Amino acid sequence: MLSEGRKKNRVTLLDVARHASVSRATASLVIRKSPLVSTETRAKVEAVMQELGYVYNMGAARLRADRSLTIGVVIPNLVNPFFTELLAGIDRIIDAAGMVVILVNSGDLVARQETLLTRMREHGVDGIILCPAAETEMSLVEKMVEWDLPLVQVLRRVTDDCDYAGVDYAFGMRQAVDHLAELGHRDIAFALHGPIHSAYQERIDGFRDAMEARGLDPENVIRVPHQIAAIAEAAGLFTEGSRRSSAVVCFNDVVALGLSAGLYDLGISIGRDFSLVGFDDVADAEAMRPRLTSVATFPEAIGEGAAKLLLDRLAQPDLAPRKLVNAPQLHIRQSSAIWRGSSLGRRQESG
Amino acid sequence: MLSEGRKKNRVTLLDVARHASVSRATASLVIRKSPLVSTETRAKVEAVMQELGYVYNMGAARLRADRSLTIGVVIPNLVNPFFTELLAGIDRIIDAAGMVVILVNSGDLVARQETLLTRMREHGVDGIILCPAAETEMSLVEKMVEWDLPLVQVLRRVTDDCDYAGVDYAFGMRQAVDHLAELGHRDIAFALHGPIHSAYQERIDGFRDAMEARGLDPENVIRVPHQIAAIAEAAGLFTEGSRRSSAVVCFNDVVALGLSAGLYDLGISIGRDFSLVGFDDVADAEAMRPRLTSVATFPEAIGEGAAKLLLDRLAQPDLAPRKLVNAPQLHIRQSSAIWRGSSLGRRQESG
DNA sequence: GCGACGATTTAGATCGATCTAAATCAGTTG
DNA sequence: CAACTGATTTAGATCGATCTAAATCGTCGC
Repeated sequence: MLSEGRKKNRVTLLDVARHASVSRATASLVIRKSPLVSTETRAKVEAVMQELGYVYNMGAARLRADRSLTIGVVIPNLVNPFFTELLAGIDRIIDAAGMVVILVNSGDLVARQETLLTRMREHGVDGIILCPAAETEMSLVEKMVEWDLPLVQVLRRVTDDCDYAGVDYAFGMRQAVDHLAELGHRDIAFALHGPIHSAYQERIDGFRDAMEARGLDPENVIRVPHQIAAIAEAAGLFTEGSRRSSAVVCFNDVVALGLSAGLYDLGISIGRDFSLVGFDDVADAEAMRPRLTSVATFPEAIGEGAAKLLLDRLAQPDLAPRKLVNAPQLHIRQSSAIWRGSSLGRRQESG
Repeated sequence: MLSEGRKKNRVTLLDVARHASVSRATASLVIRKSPLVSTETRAKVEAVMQELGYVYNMGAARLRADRSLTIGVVIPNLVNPFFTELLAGIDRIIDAAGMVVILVNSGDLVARQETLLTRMREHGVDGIILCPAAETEMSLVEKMVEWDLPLVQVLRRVTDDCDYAGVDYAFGMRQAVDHLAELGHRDIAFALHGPIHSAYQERIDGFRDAMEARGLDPENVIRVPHQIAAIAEAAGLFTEGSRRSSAVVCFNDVVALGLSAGLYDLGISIGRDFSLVGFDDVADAEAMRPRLTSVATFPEAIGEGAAKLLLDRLAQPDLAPRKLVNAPQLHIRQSSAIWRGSSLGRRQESG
């Protein structure tokens, strides 16, 4: 009923053309702001479009012109604030280019990711920004190249034969470790969690290299649970047992927030008895008390970078693959402090 | 170059039909899983599609069938975790229905919202889920009804002539106020911020009604800044001056987080000297220390509800407008506690 | 053996814009 | 005044699927 109505009284380009006494082709040129039409004709046609309430039909245009002004964004997780900020950055650039974002959530599952990518392809997106799910095969990306579907990897990468926008995690880790080492800490742990992917690996490697460079133990790496409530319960891993730490570098701010809660529960004062450094510096970091020292990775800027890479590639498909690697920046606040000796009963080591 | 390639070797339904020695029409029926085709023909066609690597072209289908399997979601803010969870709920349902979400961010600006809605319409979305920007006119929604574009309002509403999925804010406020009153608090403030819209008004009204029902001052309503760092600085508004409160109900968890930080900075112990109740109960609430008492509004469930309303309406456009109003639920944790008298030097009142 | 009937299949028009190649027009030029 | 510009405009084919209405096929009853 309604849809019949919608269909019936839809005003098309042909209607516009007739009312303006020009051809469909001319009307089309007006829409596309071609310089070919004369100013008077343009004005006339535009007036008629206004008058009739003409609505451009992207779908029809897309079919003929093989372009949809639509891009697909695949992220593994919607509720992590990091991805949200990334998305905000992507949206800003894509929107400014007059395009829209089709958003899907892979849940970090490769099978699901594959389904979703096929669906985007069916929908005719012009390109895709993908944060590959953990364990994504290189062949996936190769397949997409074969499809001629412009692709930008973001935050994680599975191949170098394709654009990538991400973070220099190693540099971030070095800043975190150096900061703690300069405060006098020697027993520094790395707390990580989550699925394993390139960004995960780069952070571990970065931590180990930085520790080694300082002559500290690079193997003090501890996995914590994924759920934030469970992370809090795991705080004891760092403060009890034979291997106690006086400082922890966290995989991201979510881990930092969880450990912060857990240390609070254990009665340990962060920024006095224990130092904590987060990673990513999402908005909440500054709202924590004590304020969280964190390595800022500027997710919004990365999103913008990824979107720009994609727009460039759409304009010039033959460009060589490019990398955009952002330098992170340590923000020192209250959660990290000078080492005050074995206030936790930490065992003393020689050297 | 590449796009020529893409276009040239695209395999269409006609190719499939030829290879399978059937007509285009039959192949189309196979795709759409029509019961009209025989099992053998179906198998044959499907085999050919597989073999040729056929990719369905939604765009072409959409043009003819006037349906896009696409819905638009307009939200005012991407980085508020509340909206993110809402979005996750919407995505789950829409995805399960085989459709995709086109996401845009209005930034809570009416002008921008209007542009975006037009754009969605041009893109041919089948329907829209809209959280109206503050100060949205009723006429906007009426216009969309005129366009025959199925619409669901979510969280905020500007008219009753259109589906709506939201929260019973008044009930949530009553739970929060009752809880604090039962703990012995009498000087209870409401801390709010942000742009003014229906959800804002419903919360204020709910607070006032609940306070009045308890014989408490309904006018103790204080606006705090929008930026989270600035909220912290505003904490003194509740603890200093002539009008001191012993407990605060917050507009949402973001305000609660900010105030919590500010109170910490003032050396006030939350859950002992002062009680704080959040609103929304986003994931972070349980990670705060002390754990935040908060009124859970289940954003993900609301998102699911909104998406279901929209799917129903797509199926039956003539349905009367429906409302889905979720009952929120108070989660009592550590940030609210029994009133201990004037530990803040609170002035004593008679009655 | 013929018309009827249910089950399958199909030709051809159609959705609404874009593209190509050619037509039209006003103004110059020799 | 015919030929030649450059600037505008246009007819008609086209993108790839869907829809309508009609054709085909095998079988069954009489």
